[in-house]
Amino acid sequence: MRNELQAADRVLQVLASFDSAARELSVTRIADTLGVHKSTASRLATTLVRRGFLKRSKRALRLGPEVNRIGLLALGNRDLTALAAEAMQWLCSQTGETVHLAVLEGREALNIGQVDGPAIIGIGNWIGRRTKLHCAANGKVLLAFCGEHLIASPLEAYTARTVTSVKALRAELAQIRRLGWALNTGELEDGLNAVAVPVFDASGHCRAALSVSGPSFRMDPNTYSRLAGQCQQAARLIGFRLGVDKPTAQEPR
Amino acid sequence: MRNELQAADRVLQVLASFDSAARELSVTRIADTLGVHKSTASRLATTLVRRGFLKRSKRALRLGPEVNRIGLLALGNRDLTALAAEAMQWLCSQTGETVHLAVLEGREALNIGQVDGPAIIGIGNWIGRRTKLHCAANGKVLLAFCGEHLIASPLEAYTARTVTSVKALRAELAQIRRLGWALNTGELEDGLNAVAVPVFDASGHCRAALSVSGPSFRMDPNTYSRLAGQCQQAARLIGFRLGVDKPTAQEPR
DNA sequence: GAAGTTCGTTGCGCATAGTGCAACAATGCT
DNA sequence: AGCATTGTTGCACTATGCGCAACGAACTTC
Repeated sequence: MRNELQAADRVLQVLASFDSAARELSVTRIADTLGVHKSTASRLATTLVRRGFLKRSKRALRLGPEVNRIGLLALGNRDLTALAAEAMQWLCSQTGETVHLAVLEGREALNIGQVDGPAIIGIGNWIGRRTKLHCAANGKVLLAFCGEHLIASPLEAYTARTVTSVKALRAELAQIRRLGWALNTGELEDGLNAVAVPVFDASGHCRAALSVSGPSFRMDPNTYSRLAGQCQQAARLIGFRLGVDKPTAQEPR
Repeated sequence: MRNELQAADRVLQVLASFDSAARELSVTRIADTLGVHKSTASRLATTLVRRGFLKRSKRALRLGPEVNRIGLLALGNRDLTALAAEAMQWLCSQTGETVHLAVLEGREALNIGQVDGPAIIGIGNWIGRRTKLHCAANGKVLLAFCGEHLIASPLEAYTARTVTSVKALRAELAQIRRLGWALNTGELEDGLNAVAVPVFDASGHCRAALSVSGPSFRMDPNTYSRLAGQCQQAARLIGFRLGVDKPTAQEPR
């Protein structure tokens, strides 16, 4: 009995036929490689393009954003951190505060990268630490951009400032999506503030959260907007590393 | 008229359903997500596993080596260099010589990364430079492991030592595959020696070549074998970054 | 710029591949 | 050990995927 689905197998063969020597393929070349009619190859290509696995470049076909996305997903967190390292260094040099990169793991935020600021009073080493989503800036970014279905009730209070109402949290998440950044003011620990933004991959999915954090006597309301802007610039740089196309006309400086 | 192939589209939907919150999926979950019968989901999964796009982990399915491979292909050379940076630094500290990472571009080797040794007499900046494959150690590795079909006749002589016979080159490539490393002794430039090894990705394809190079008065025949071994260690580390599974029992120290 | 060539797309009819069902096997839980 | 759940596979049926042919688009040559 056949377990192999012919048409299904063929799109995978198309993807598998890309390599270092063949980064662009034509419909005709795909037909030759697979031994099918060019009309079949054209339909296979159209299906791949529609799902984002290929993109058209003039008459050639190239690997598309969805391949970037799942390719990065298949890589480990250390690889994501390596790709983000340069931008995180830049963000730290710009802000003078501790920079973190966090990813979603189950229903928690996992800190996978950290760059320490110059100040003696800063943040201890958080790499490998998990935090609940609702009480960290990075966590709120992941909730806002990866899906509110990840909210885990009941919401535990860490300080007097922790948001424990699901309704209030949802309202805050909607605001985060509007602003494009999240704020944490002493909700995880008294005196600890943070600003965080999403890092999007080539398919527009939120792949990580990037944050700057520090003590509230350095990070006060006057600094939030500037820090958010700097985080967004760094997140955009990381996004380029993750395969996001550069919109040349829109790229802000 | 339908351009979309239903079965083809379904395997792509399976791949697309992986995300940060869902790095493992079951056959039942896939059936639910796609709205198909579990027998259909089982066959889709089997097709994806067979082509290396998924792998089985107990009863769960995870993204497989072929996704790593094409994912990295979709990323740029700067990303590959970022992933290799740590291992290249290590190799440089071990050997004291200049380290290069090169990839195949068309029928040439493109140098995409470099770490400089401490000696004043070393190698100038080669990042962005292309070399013909037959006369560089990295190039010979790419010929040996990416396919001899890439040999471009006639073979240009750069020095008196350059191999210009295709037959002799093929014999040397066979030896390189046996040894697992390539040597260049003044074939590109008089007095310039290099040792290079392949870097394999998760699907076992040669993704890049890693080399150590220096002047012949420091890199002489007594050093080749040791340098090759060190390059192979570094290449293995890069391979792990590219998603190669660690064979725990076989991993040499 | 026109003509010719090649590549890619799309409607159509036909044959087969893909589907769900049912039964069974494998795995996990209590 | 027994039960529940998940996953696999043979089978029959039908809906899909296929190649063909014709046409449009893009590229090359003169």
